[in-house]
Amino acid sequence: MALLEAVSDPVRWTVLDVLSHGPQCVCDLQERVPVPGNLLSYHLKVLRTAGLVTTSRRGRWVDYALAGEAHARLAAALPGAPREVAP
Amino acid sequence: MALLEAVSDPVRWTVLDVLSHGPQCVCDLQERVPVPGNLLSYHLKVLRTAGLVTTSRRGRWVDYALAGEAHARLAAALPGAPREVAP
DNA sequence: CTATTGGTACAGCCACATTTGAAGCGTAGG
DNA sequence: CCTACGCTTCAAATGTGGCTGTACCAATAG
Repeated sequence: MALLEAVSDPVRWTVLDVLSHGPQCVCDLQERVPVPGNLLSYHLKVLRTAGLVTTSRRGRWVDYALAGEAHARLAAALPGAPREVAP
Repeated sequence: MALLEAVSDPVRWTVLDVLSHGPQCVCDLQERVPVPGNLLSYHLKVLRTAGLVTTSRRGRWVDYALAGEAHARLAAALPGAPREVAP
């Protein structure tokens, strides 16, 4: 629900797509996602809040990576997806 | 892309989810999706434009059904989904 | 034919997300 | 310490999408 909202934005979609190829620091993401740094940071925060990406600081840099269950959770969030019945 | 935008709205998501259980006329959809008629029609138009649903008139009523490839196209629209490489 | 019901289309308002610009934090190095 | 760099966050301006109300079209019933 909120997941799909997070993904439906073009910037965030691109970020996730890039991250699906492997972790990246923000500076690398900047080269592949053509938006100002602070804007990118904002969208990264949205993705972080949605639990779709994880971060780790490495010296001065911050690495972003796709959360492990990201793709599965997105697929499950699609309408008509098989409901989880057994908790 | 525009697909995910269409699905990320709660009303449209619910509509698609209901339709995934089988076709419905608008009057039936109204009972399951608690929004004014106008609004429902508006969202149905968005889904129609996105090619996610199909319509057929039956007397006074209009039946909406999930487009056949709807789920597949949505899954393919997720970031990190396998790209179609061979055109 | 008219009346009624089901559904659609259009125009305007408003809220919310997005964007911008500037300031703030944390870390590395001189 | 002080500066530079990487990144984040805040506050205010902007815009786009969704909602409401109204008018409109299509088809059946009487």
